[in-house]
Amino acid sequence: MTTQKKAEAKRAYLIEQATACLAEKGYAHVSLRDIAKESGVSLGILHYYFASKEELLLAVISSYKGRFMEELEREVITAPSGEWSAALARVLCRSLQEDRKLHRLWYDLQVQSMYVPAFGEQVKDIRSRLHQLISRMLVRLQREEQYSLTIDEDSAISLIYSAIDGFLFQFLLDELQRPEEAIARFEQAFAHLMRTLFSSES
Amino acid sequence: MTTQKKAEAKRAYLIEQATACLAEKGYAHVSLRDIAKESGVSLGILHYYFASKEELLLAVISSYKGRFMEELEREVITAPSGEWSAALARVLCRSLQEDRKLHRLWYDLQVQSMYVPAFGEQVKDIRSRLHQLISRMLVRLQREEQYSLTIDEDSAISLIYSAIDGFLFQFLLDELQRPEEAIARFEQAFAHLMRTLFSSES
DNA sequence: AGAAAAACTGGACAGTTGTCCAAAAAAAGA
DNA sequence: TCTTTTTTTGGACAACTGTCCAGTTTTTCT
Repeated sequence: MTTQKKAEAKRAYLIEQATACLAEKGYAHVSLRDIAKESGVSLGILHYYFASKEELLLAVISSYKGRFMEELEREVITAPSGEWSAALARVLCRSLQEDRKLHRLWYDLQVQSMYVPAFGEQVKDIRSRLHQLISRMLVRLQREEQYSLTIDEDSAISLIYSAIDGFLFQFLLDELQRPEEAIARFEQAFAHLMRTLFSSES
Repeated sequence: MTTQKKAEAKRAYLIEQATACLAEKGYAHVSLRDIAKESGVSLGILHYYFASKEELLLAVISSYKGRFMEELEREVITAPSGEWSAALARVLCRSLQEDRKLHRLWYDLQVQSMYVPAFGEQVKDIRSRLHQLISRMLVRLQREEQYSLTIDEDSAISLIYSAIDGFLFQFLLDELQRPEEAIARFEQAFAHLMRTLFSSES
């Protein structure tokens, strides 16, 4: 393994640990010392691999984008026609159970991006990639199921995105207060959301 | 003015200033010294009126609830039948323009409530009050316009809430990157959202 | 007026934060 | 092997944080 590869691997490892720390304690309450301790390295190392705390956090966002988006795109794009929304529901349910804290972190970082301009770019990238995903689904829907829009495509995409994203956010908030059967409620309600979104448009 | 009234007024003033500070810099980046300076008082005063930083922040959330909810309830509940969603759109548009940073703060605090249990209660209160508002609108809709639900009321409320709230959140994020005509886009898209929500259910 | 209570000040305090660096340790190349 | 480069350490540093309090000022009440 070349020395550069090794450095990149360590960088990736640190990003991973930082992500875990961040997901656990949130942007406002995490420190470089937390991350260093969690990673089992000294504080100085973090500044050796990342110029500043901000750069480390940017790397965290960027890496998160890669991981989650790839799964989402793979599952949803390759789903058989008609199984489309079911596939989406399945992926989201699994992800909400296993990576609940990562989703929470995603909303945390989105909010922070409204205060810290440097985060804005990264967050924008992820959001536009999600928009593209919805766009591709819409195109398929129109082609394979004679689905037609009553408004321009951009508005439709924004609408669908808002609804789904808002739904995830409310789920996370709800789960804190009523953890019992939260996933089951989500599954049922999400199905209805999809029906609402994709029947009135036809 | 009795001494107690005066104390309450000062308390209210400090809460107001703290809210402004918080709205400007965000939960993660605001300090008691910021708030004291902004309020034109010394640091010690904050501890005289509020036992801790947490108590001050709780008071901020609680006060926010009062202000925004009252306007929302007044405008929407008293709107003439049929003008219902238009009234809601009007209130939201105005509020998004004038109190943009307050709305941003609301999402910040919601996210923080997922990390800081003490905030959970306050946030839950506001959310359930918003749910009640939607519930009342639905009841009116069913009575005055023979509107009927295809699912149980709780699910419908959650769905509507998620959609509207998600929509506001996306608007705030969008506005950062594309400030031009953001309000106009919001107005149009919101109208369509309401149509989507309240026609497929009939 | 004087006494009691409330409001307010400025700074001390211990702890934490991000940043930085001289020097040691480890790895790589000669 | 010895030299050079890369990696790692542990701690110093100044700035900032929430908390607290001994006094001072202001207000209120008798």
